[in-house]
Amino acid sequence: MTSREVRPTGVRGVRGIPDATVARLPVYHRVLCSLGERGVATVSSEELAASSGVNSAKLRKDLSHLGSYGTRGVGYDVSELIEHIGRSLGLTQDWAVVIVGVGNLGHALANYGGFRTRGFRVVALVDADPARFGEHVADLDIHPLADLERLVADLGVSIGVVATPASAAQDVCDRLVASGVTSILNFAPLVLSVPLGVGVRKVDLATELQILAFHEQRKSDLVAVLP
Amino acid sequence: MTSREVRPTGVRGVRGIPDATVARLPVYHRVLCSLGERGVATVSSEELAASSGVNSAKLRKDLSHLGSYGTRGVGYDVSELIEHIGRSLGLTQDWAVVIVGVGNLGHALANYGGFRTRGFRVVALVDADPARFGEHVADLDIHPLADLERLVADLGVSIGVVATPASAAQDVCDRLVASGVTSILNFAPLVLSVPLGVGVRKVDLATELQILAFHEQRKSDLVAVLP
DNA sequence: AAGTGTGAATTGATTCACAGCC
DNA sequence: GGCTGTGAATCAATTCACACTT
Repeated sequence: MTSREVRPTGVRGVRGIPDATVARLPVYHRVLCSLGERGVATVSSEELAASSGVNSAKLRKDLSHLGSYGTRGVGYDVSELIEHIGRSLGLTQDWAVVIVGVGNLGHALANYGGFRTRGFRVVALVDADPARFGEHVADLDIHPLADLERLVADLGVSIGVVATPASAAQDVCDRLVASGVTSILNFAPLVLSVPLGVGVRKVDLATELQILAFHEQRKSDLVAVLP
Repeated sequence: MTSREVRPTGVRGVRGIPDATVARLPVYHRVLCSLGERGVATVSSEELAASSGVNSAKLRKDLSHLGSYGTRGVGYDVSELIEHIGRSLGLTQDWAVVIVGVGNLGHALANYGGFRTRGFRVVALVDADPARFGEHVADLDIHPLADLERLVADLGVSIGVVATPASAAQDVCDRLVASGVTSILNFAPLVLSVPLGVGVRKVDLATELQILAFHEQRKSDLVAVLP
């Protein structure tokens, strides 16, 4: 799963939104945007919940943490709710992102359109392989690893994406942190250690498949046990 | 986060391993493998926990769900534990995987080495774009979408990876399910609906960044509030 | 009549703390 | 003496169910 263990025990920040809720807000936001594009003006908790893959009680409880933005008997105003969730998530700002490691995955990330439309701007690509310097990916040059600190400072990077092999990841992470980056998205298959106050999330493709395989296996076990 | 809502309420399968534990087992497994490669023969819960990014009480509780494989006063035998966790996760079998959608991301997934070494074998690539048929990626031909059902049946596919644009994802998912696939890893940014009994996990890159951004924002809020 | 917002109840996960074993 | 395994205690998340609003 994705790494948490980041917050000093039990503190529930200024705005007091539980972790589990924060993790679902982006989903609601996306569903709402797509409703908005289709011209839908209001939506009930039942409908929004169904499209988001949760039950309506959970949705209402989640939204209640942001404040009271629905109308009883009617539902939620789509664009108003997009606005509120977007603000809570910090989507109004634009976040500068650096991607370190431009292999297959880094390449895919650099080209991924979903970032740009959501307030994230990939401002630099960095790779250790000298053969790739100057190469052009997604309208960006690939810079040598040695430039990392300068790029972070000059471009005001606040989020670093680690898409290197496992062997390089901790070093890259340390350098990102030393340059002042305090949020890291890690695709390398190891647990990064970072000082307190730095946020890390991990996306691990093999892990996801293993979790699926576990449940898949459990299904066959069950069948094997039946009369 | 990743989609759950998959299990009929509260049922904790035959072997009774909690979800939260299952999600961490792959991490322990990976750390153990890397210890094993470095020749380490035994490890304490404290050490293993530290490398896995959890505390030792959680690790011991997690492992206790698999049975009692440690030695008091000593620790865990690395290779024995690898074996037991591997078996619990179904890593001893080999799982045939089809990847649908060979864009940047599908490409990266097809080439991702982490799968092969962990019991997953990518056996087919499928894409809707006729321009790509016959193209060769990671030692595999790209097949037309029309072949999907046949490929699943012929190659004994049990896990489908959806790496298509959102617009195509639900259709692809329906066809995977109709062909008998019961585990799906979804990279498309929407919630797939599937019949009961089909497992879905979602990896959403933009969502991960948004969660990071939320916490990042909260940090600045805090600073702004100080005297 | 329809549907939100929320206390109270429940279920699940984490942490504590220590008895038991090597 | 050191370290596992686990009940008991705590903390977090989910669900229930209904008062309240439009």
